[in-house]
Amino acid sequence: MVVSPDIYNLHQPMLVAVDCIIFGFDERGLKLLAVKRQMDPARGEWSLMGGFLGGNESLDEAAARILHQLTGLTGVYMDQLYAHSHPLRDPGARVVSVSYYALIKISGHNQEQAKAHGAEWFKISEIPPLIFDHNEMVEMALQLLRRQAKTKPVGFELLPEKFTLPQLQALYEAIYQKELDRRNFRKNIQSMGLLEKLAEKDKAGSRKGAWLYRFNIEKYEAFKNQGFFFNVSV
Amino acid sequence: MVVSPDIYNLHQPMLVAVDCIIFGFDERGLKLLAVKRQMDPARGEWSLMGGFLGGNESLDEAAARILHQLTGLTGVYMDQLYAHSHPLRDPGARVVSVSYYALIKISGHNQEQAKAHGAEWFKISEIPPLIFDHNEMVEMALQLLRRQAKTKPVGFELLPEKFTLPQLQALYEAIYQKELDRRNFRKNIQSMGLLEKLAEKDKAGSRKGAWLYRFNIEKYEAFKNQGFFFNVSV
DNA sequence: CCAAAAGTGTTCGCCGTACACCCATGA
DNA sequence: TCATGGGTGTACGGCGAACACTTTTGG
Repeated sequence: MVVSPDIYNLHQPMLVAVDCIIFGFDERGLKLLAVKRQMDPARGEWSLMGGFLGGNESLDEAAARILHQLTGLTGVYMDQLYAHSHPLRDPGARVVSVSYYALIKISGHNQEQAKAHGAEWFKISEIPPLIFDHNEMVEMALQLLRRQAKTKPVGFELLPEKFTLPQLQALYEAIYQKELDRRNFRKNIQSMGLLEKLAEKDKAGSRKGAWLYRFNIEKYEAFKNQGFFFNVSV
Repeated sequence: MVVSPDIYNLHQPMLVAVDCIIFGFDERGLKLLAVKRQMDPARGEWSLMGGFLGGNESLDEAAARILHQLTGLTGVYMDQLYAHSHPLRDPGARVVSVSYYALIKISGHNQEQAKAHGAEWFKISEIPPLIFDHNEMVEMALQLLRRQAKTKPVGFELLPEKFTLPQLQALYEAIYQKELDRRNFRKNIQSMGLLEKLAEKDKAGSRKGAWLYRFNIEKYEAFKNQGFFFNVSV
């Protein structure tokens, strides 16, 4: 494929992996999707979904491929997080792993496919010990999520298409582990003009029922490109 | 060194590189340190200082080693930026490069050593075309610098030990490419209690002379760990 | 009729922002 | 003495934060 000048040959090639920190959200809170590892070493332990970078793909492509393998989803919101490189981090070989974080709608993914990989959702507060440095990766991903929740409309990625304001507020409360004032929250969110009120109510959460909303996708895209400030104070 | 279960052998190892985006600051503005590349391909073109990740080091260690090779400095402020992975990004081989950004005091580095590597400082606004995807890396590093300047006392890393408030303000103006109000700037900075006024003036910039300050290192460390908000509005 | 969650406005204090004049000095 | 950059205080507006009562409806 390419010339390989001598200088390149003096150095040690190594495996490059991608690990995905997959977050979801439902009525019971913010959750992480982990899998039972199906290879040695550490077979049978809990792990992030991962894989190796192929010779003809970028890391973004690899991350999307790996997420798709597990969930059947495409076009998911993903961000590169960090390159983890301790020489002994993977006892099986010298592997540099680049972590990606993904936000998915729990209800939208292919559950059989996930189950076939031994995947399970864990509440953020109840994440089991994971292999290697995967718990660290999750911790970093949570920090990034908290940062991004202030400047990007992450709710768009984690909630179903139609959602209620109490749900949206619960999402922010789960991300920040902090109760928010209902009136201030509504004022802030609604002042952005991102939400469209629908003519339906969701009666699942209460007798009275809460109005359903959806995001206005054009405004969302405009915000995403122009930089952005999501007005939720924490 | 380690067992290599079969699964690992099915995947293609590749080179992992580190490239350093080195920023400095002097009276003429914010600057980038670039080198004339001394190997094929692209020998003789401008490039970031880089090198390959060794078998027994982490990326942080490699970045520190590479920075030290060029500048003689140790203990420098560095942050991992991004893993660049387009399959064809380096025409010499399949190389994933992890970029690091570094903030150094221009006056403190070993200038002969830098010259021996063909290094030169470029004003941020006059950066020449660099090899591969290095210009992109610089662009990302600038964005990170701008983000961090709001939440971390980056001035501490870029200014000499003793500096004046006009210098500090010029640094922020260079980072944000925006003029700041002198009175508001001073109020904000001084309200943080990070600065110690010295009994000397610097007469280099004006006839009247400006008071010299230094950072209070204990308060700086406390801030750095506890999270932080540098009150400069942009 | 009552429990449980949804919905709604106002007040206050602080912080960010705008703005203009005097000071010290070397040439 | 004057040109140049350094140093200082105040007033206003808007935003974040705190806070309590009414509405709906299924059981």
